Amino acid sequence: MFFFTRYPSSSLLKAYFPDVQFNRCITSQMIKWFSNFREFYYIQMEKFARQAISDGVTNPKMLVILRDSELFRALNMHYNKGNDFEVPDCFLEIASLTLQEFFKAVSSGKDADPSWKKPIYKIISKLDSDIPEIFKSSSYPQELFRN
DNA sequence: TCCAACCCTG
DNA sequence: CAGGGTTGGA
Repeated sequence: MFFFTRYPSSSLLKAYFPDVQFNRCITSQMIKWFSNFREFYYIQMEKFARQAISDGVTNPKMLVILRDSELFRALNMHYNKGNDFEVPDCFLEIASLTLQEFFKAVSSGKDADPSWKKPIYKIISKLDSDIPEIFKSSSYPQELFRN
């Protein structure tokens, strides 16, 4: 689900998990999961962006995440260990864009500002996609999340 | 006062 | 991921 939505609202979560008996705890826990997911995501992005810079990359446009990318493997390993489903192209596009944003920010020295990541978070938070209905029709039970 | 989001840690 | 602490907005 994270491949489609990075910032799901509690109402969206409830809509996609009709079999879950939501209460304050369960809801905040799911919200917390996505918060953790985002942290991992952004940490990887920053890591690879800095690596690209040290590797001498100068054009952000060169930073496109493909299915055979190192970064893709890291992300897929984290969110889709068992390759339970195919990662959507929309995610690759947003991930690439995120990487480019980090690249531009770091290479222009904006990372000196304590809150330099905020602008990036704001951009990415507006790029959530709709989640396919299939996920709602219990085709994928609890595979959306795993422990 | 509540809570999503963030930061830091284990 | 889970915990615990902080924060800004409703």
